[in-house]
Amino acid sequence: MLRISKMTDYAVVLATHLAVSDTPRTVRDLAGESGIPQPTASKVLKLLAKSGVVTSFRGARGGYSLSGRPANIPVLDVVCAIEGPVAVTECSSEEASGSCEYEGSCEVQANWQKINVAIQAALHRITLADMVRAEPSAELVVLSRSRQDALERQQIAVPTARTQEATDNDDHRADQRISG
Amino acid sequence: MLRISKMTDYAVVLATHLAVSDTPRTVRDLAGESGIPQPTASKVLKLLAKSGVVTSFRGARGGYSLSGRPANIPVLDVVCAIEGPVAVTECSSEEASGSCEYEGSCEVQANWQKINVAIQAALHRITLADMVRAEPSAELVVLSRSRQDALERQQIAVPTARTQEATDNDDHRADQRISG
DNA sequence: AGATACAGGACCGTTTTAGTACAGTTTGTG
DNA sequence: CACAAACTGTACTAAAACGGTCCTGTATCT
Repeated sequence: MLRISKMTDYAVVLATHLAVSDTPRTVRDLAGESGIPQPTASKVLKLLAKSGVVTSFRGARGGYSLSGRPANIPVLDVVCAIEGPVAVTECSSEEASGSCEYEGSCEVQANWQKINVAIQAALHRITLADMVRAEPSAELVVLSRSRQDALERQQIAVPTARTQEATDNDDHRADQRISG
Repeated sequence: MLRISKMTDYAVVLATHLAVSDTPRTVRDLAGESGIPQPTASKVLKLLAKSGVVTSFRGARGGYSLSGRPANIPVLDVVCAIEGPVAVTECSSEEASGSCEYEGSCEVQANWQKINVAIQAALHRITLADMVRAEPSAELVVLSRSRQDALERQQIAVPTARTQEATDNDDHRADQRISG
């Protein structure tokens, strides 16, 4: 869920590489050591520079360096640099006139903002400094609980024990694959 | 940033509609009152049923109803029902062999999980019951601060006052449009 | 039996994404 | 000064994902 684009992933990788050296690095170096194709790395770094996360130095002996201390740069900035400031739902981005006169839908839309805030807060707390120290936490399996909840819900569903054919999804989705 | 697909948006809308009535509703009804095209609504509801968020009743007088109390169904379940359990980064989904032998990248990848957990925790806290009561909170503007942080960072960047041409992005991205 | 309604795919046009390429500009160096 | 090294900006393309529709099958109620 909540797919973050590959470009954004690259951006975090590149920013992390910049975080561990204080002299400017060239695109070629960064691309080489991160395994990201050079033109693509260039594109990503250009975006990062445009939004001020990194600073660019042109000309011979130029390159990119972080615009600040890694501990002061939240991952949110990196993400926003690539994906733009668009919100989670579409109708919250434009004037949202016309299509959203269904009040039932739009009261939901108002609450998407709550979710939006929560997610962005989470991304704001984590900084690039946190990203460099790799600590593979073991409590990641928590994620897959939600699936289990769904199954437990099956038992206590509506009292009328009618068909309940939704129970047939035994484990053809056991590829939870979070532990990565 | 973090675009949630329109399908997922639909799913939350539909689930919210189901949350306010305890008798099963047909696709036609739900589609009609939510403004979602009927075939699309059907597709979404099928997915929700498959992952157990809603329960389906076939045949005449059939329909869909929530599989549990709205307060017990986190939005995370709805989102996962549509988008699947894939993680934020791509290389954390497969076995991630082969492409990820760059240790610099992969230590970052390990930390993406941290972000993943944070986001999913946020989505887990909010339930369908929260989505029903529409309370347009006014403190949403917090989001756009991150942009401002970036600008402030420009001032204190690397001490060597070289080119700093990244400062030229005055406000051609002032369309922060979060207030919705 | 017939109408109602969900299930499960197949299908298709459009948009987005990822990646590449190229011409231009800035800056250090010989 | 000329050249090379690097970034800047824009345009372009192939592939994948997304949004949406439709059709056939099956279950259930009347």
